[in-house]
Amino acid sequence: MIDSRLHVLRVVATRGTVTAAARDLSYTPSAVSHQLRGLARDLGVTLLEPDGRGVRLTAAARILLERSDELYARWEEIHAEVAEADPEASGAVRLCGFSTAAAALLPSVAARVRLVHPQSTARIIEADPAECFDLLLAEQADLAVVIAVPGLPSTTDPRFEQESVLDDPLDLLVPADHPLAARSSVLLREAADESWILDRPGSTFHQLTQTACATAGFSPFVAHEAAEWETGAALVDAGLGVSLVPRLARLPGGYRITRVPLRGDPTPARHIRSSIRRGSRRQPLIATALTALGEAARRTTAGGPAAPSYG
Amino acid sequence: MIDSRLHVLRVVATRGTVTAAARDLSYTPSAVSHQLRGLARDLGVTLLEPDGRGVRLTAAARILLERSDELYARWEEIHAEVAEADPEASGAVRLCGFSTAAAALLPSVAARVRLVHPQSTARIIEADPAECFDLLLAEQADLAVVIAVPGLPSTTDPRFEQESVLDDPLDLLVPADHPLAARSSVLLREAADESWILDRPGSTFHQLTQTACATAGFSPFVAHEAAEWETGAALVDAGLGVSLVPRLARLPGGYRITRVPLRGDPTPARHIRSSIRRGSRRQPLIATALTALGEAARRTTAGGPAAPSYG
DNA sequence: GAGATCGTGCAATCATCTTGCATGATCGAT
DNA sequence: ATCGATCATGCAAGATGATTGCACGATCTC
Repeated sequence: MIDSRLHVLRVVATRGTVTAAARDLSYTPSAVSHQLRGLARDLGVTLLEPDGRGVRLTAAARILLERSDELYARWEEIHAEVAEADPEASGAVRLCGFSTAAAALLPSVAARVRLVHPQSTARIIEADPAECFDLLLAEQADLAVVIAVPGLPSTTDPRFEQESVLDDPLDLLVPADHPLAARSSVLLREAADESWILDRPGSTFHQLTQTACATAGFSPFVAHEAAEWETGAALVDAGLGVSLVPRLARLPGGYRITRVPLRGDPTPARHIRSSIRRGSRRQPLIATALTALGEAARRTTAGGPAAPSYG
Repeated sequence: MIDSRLHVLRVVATRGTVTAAARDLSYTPSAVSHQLRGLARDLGVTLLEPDGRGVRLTAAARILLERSDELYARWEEIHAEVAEADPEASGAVRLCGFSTAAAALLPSVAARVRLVHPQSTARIIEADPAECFDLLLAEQADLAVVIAVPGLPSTTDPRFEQESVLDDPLDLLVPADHPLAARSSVLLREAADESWILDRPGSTFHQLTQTACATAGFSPFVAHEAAEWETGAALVDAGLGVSLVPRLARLPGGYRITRVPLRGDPTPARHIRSSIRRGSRRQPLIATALTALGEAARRTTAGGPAAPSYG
């Protein structure tokens, strides 16, 4: 609704070069260059200046981006008001989230939306947290469920409205015959000397595990890398190490493994947040999805955001 | 910058039918229908409902239009801020106005803009007052100089910012040997029994003359209709009647005619207003043009808006 | 100084929108 | 009630604008 070239400019601003932005947007650098040239012409100002072999945003371009955040938010509010005024508004809501959320939370949200708004459709997109925010901005998704990890937009970012959904506690995954398997709960540092099975470096959960271990005062010895929970479970079953799994992650049966809840202060957990484009809260489909997300979170065995608790 | 389909919807709203809106926009009805269909699809709401053989806007569509006024104004403000941030902003400013303004006021405004902003261009478009507002909304003009006549958007219309520029007093045009020609000023009603030469019915100035005569307490006997000042002057010269001309209108020489200033309370005059899209006041080019317009008004022999005066 | 990376311009290609016409529906007048 | 006029919309063909692929000049790194 608002000129998409503003979004192109925004991506150029965050990525720093036209070429990188083009990659992100699935365009060619030539197309990006052309679009921004046209935008600058329409506005009558210079937006980009050559800077070495890259480009630099002018002051005018930075002001444009800063102010346009508010414009986008205002548009979302208008969209919400308009949708509220139409009793039989149809449309689609697109939910995105990291894998566990996509599996554990979003299906029931989608089902709820379909139930409340029969005219509508709900799509689920599995994506990394950072990618989720890009999807929101590109209007390719309307609601994101992400884990709080460093590098994400802050909760006060004017482009988004974010709120806590759930604290997903972490369990220690050990072989069934492991000394810690009989315990009802353990401190993370009790596993400091174990061999560890982590996700692939660079992944969200790898980072999360490292952070949790660092908080517990040690640095894990990484024996193996497993991208999927299933692989990790198999490796633990084989006695090759221990691992952390979030409570929400459902593990396949058939392995001789045990989940032992972690305790500590605070309890090691993934902080799961919802995020929407600022101003879109009142859109009927999104409002329903947010409510359903909260209910889905409350139904899980994991604790809620305010009072994380377990057994 | 903001989706042009909103403007299409707005024209449909004011004109009442898709076909009429298409005429105004120089589109085919099919194109208008398509655009609004796409807009409704993107928003997920119904915008138009069949109503007889025409269409009716839904409540959602009316809310959309109402709110979008503010969005447009906000965008103009952002545009202004961005342009201010660029010291060498280029661009074009397009000035529109009725014929006399186009001839008497706008050239010096355009010259001033070119002088202050050498990088920029200024275009002048001659258009009727009602048309001027359409040009503003369609972003085909940035500053309009119009006469206050019934049917124009009110001065509080959220889409525009309007202010008085000039009160252009009306003169009575009589043959040089007419009894009133020797007077330094006359009351309009002193010419009540004359034969009158008016502009074509439906034109702005025809309406203005009729209104002035009605205010003076008579209804003029219309002997002839002349669309151009030149034609009117020739008819007066030929002794076929009298006429009203605004002070700003320059008459060609060579006719044996006399302009006699009108007096009265209030002095019969055309109220000339400037109008811009709300929020665009601070755009450098527009700000310069507004200032230059005020100066040009002050330089005229006609009176200013606050203290209309003559001789 | 060589190689790599970057931004931009130009012609060819592709997608999207617009047009023209046909259809179904409604309103007004005879 | 019937005919003609007006209106909105769908579909295929055509036009307009955007994107691509490639080339060039400039810049940075080793």
